[in-house]
Amino acid sequence: MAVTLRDVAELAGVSFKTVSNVINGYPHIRPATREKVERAIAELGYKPNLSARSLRSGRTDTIALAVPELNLSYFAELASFVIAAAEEAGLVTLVEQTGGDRDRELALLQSPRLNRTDGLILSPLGLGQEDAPALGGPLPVVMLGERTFDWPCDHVTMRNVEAARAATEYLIASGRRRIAVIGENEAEVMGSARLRLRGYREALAANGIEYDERLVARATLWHRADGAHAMHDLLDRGVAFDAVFGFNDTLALGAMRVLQESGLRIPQDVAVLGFDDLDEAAYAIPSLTTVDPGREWIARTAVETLLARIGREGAAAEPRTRAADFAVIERESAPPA
Amino acid sequence: MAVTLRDVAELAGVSFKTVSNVINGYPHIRPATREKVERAIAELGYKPNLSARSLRSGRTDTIALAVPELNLSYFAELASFVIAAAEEAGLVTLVEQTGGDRDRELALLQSPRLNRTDGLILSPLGLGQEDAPALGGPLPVVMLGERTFDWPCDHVTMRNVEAARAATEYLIASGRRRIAVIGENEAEVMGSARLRLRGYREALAANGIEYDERLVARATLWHRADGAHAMHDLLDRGVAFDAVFGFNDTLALGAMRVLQESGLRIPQDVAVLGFDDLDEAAYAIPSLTTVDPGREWIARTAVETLLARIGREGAAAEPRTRAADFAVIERESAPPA
DNA sequence: TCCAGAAGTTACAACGTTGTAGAACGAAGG
DNA sequence: CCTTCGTTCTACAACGTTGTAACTTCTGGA
Repeated sequence: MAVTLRDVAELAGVSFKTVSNVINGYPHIRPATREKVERAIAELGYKPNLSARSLRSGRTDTIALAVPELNLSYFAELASFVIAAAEEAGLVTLVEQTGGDRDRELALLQSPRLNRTDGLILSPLGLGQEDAPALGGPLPVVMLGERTFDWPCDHVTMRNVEAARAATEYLIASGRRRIAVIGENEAEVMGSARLRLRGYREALAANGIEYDERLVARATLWHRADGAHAMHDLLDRGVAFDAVFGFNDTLALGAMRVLQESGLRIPQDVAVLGFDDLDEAAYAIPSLTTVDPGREWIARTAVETLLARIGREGAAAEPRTRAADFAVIERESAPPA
Repeated sequence: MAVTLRDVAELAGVSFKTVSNVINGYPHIRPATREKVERAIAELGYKPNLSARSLRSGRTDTIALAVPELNLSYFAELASFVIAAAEEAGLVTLVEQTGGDRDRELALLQSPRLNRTDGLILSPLGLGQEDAPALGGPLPVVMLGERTFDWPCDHVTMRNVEAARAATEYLIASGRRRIAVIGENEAEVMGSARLRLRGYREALAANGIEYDERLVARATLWHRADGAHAMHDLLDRGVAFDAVFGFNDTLALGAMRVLQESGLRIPQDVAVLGFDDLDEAAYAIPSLTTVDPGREWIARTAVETLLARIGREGAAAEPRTRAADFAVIERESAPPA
């Protein structure tokens, strides 16, 4: 059925190993031979069987990317960058959705699927310190997200704490004092929610503002609906606030919707600030002031780091952590001071 | 390094083929033997080498999904559904981005990458009738999008024309007469833009409203920025309109932003209607009236169709086209009559 | 008791590729 | 003219799995 090296070899009148050598760029081949072979390849439309190649060589030229959900814009945009960066490096990307569930994340790490893969870029939500052994396998793993645990793998992270602190200080500098936050999730041992909350508290402390628990609204998932729901909670509770910091843009946008429905003006009555700088943040009404966490850099760096780890010599190197630069993007929902 | 069938067989004290038989559910195996083998598998943590399995069996249990860009919310949500449906069927999904570019779509179809795949779900933008031969290969392909060409493969589609017509008629029924559209793209031979435009024109014709070219705004890409840009165009041109039909939600949301900036009230001055029913449509201010094209059904059906085609007997069957049901989702940006 | 057939297990041969080792060839040096 | 050495090509043996076919071992019926 399919054309193999042997078929090409026969047509070109050489041994099939010579064809293999041509394909793999083996240097000692006469130009005439190479040309004969290439002509035969073109004529037959030969395509190497990648399963056979992987079996023999151990390389798959495939990476896996595991994110909680692809329909969260943040992860969609991240995936888009990762796939593009992988493609540039000649790799294809297998996308898995974990739902942010620890069991599914663990199952994935054990899964035979991954042996058709050279490495994994994982954006974990559920894993904890006790899962370190699961990461000790032979498969190179690059974690996205703060190095909150001592895992034996590379990390590429955003500066959650610093960025949340900077965002909060930005609000404080613009004169806000009662700053609500949306997105806290105590179930997460040490995920973004915890870190961003910490940054928020640091900023308050540094500015002599007391931390008020009533201003903290929970949201286990970070969809729009969760942001809307959390904002309803805040309003129902009747606590006064003059700003809202959503732990991601989606939450902030959902919250903004509810604020406007209830007649509050943004930013006059309440300033709103998000986190992620999604495409849609710029087009919301009002446009959303937010934190650009350096998504593209993170994606490119993750692929690069994984690639380095895959290379023979990289396997032994010490785990490395690299953090992206962030920036507060000033827009209408929270104008600068 | 890795554990193989042989290692398991040795520990269990059987031939390695018996282990293979256990794994593949071969029926004639004594319970005692099966148990011995399973214990050995568990003890050694054996995982089958999927490359070897593919090489031998020809199956890869992997499908490819190719979309223009994953950071367009529509495709992100679609991909999310496809990956989930594939996962349920025990398949992993390889995601490719084509940029909607004909050359890249063609290159993908020729690519050896796909031979590590059992089939492809393709959301094409650039391909035309002349590319039919490229689809005649041995790889099963399911096309997403209207069957506008006579391609030798299955199609799973949304009812672009009917849905656009229904959407336009919805606007007409609510009293609008000067309905602008955003998203036309004459470069596309027969893509969604053309089809939705046709539905729009059919609705106008059916209601005795004359088609006015000045109400048509182009947008080659369908990002937010393109919708904003197109709306600027319309406003600059100075044509009067009392409604806007964006060919997708993203365009509509971008347009809505510009409308509001320029002081027009939605829906009092201008009604806005989108297409796709993205998550964000419900949380925009005002919430966006839109068309739900049946994305989840499309994703599930695409996987199902591909699976049927992959099965031995399915290969010969006639190409099939299946269309999703749609619905106009009434929200604030364009209230019902 | 023997035989037929089913149940349970195994041996062998692929699948298509690449790594290793070495053979054949030609050119250069003695 | 023979040797040596680099260049160019080839033969062989894996990689880990599954399909085929055959070989044992049981079971039940005559």
